[in-house]
Amino acid sequence: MNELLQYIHSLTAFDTESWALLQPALTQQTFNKNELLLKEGQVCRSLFFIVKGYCKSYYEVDGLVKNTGFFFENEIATNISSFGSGQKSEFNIVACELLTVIIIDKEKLFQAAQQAPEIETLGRQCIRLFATKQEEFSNLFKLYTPQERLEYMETRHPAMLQRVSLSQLASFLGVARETLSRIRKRRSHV
Amino acid sequence: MNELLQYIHSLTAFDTESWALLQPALTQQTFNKNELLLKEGQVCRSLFFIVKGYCKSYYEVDGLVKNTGFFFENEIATNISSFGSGQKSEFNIVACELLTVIIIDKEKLFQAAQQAPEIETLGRQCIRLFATKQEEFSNLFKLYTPQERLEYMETRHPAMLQRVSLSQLASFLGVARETLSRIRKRRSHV
DNA sequence: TTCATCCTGTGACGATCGTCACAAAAATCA
DNA sequence: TGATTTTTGTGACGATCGTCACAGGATGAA
Repeated sequence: MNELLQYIHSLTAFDTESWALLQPALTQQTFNKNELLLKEGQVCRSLFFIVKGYCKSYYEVDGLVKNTGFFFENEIATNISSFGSGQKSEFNIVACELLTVIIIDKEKLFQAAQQAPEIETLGRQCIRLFATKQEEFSNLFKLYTPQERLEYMETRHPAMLQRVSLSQLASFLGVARETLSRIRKRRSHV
Repeated sequence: MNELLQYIHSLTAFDTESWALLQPALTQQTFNKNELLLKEGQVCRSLFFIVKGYCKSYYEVDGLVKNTGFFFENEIATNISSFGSGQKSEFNIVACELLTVIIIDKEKLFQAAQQAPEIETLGRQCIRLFATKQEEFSNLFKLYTPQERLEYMETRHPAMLQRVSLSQLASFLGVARETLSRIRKRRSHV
């Protein structure tokens, strides 16, 4: 739980009383590789704070897997749209390795937030971080070519490149696996 | 101001006391076409609630304009990243028509939020909507081809198509203006 | 109305991409 | 270790895209 507390402190002032109030909303859990945290069609009722390992969100379109996000240690994975609106999720979240998370239950989180404005603020900050990340990756596609997108990930998110395979990354960058291969080749032969 | 109040009621329970507390944070203002609401390099200290007209966010990369978002009536335009973190904005927001907005000042909003948890909740909901919108458009690029992206906009955001020119939309969809022209042509000759 | 500006369509051409296919390399597991 | 699976590289080929160029149409201001 210590990782979560540090994460919270990095986002907002938080006293021991708020931390105590938050406890009922928290459950630690592990997922095996390829195990689903959230399944398409379900309503997302949790935030998943990642202690160890990583997971990804993906759509299945015409039987094909399309990765839309990767989430690593000290980040929160969730379907912000489903979590906020209560509507069914259109995508899945799956563990890519053995994964340890702290599950934050929505209903109990809201109950705690009513008793401590610090918790409400925390919730707002979490969503803000999430929105910022979405914005960053959304703009990748509008501003850059596939090659520039790869270079952006290499310079700005090197840790991700080291843990995610080329095939997985290709889907996330919206190009074919072979394209990333060829971009590498083109660059090395300059 | 009535439009804003309706918008707020659609997001959260809000009593007259909270509404009164919020007033000092609000200023109505108009912008002429091509006038900037937010300039690259500035820190974004406002939420812009759009009463009438529309605006867009855009980057300037190598002297070229790249549109990243369009914002219409009863939506909030802002740079969520800059607004939240206090860092300089990397993009501009500009009025595309004569624009009437209610400017919500960040500092005064936070002061009001400390006195009424309803306002804190409102802020969280606004950010949530913003994140949801970002997520939607971010996934457009990972899931669909240019033709499918255009079709998505036509079916899910027809109002936007009616108000934004093809050239402007092309930039937003991450393709050349001519490509959208040809997609239209290809479809009509089936 | 007239002029200037903006927007859209279209042809040509080279570059890049997606797909299919297969081989090599790396990782995983028994 | 050896076998199996996963991942990556690469060639071929057709489709699509970006760029450049120019023409016509729409829009708006004088």
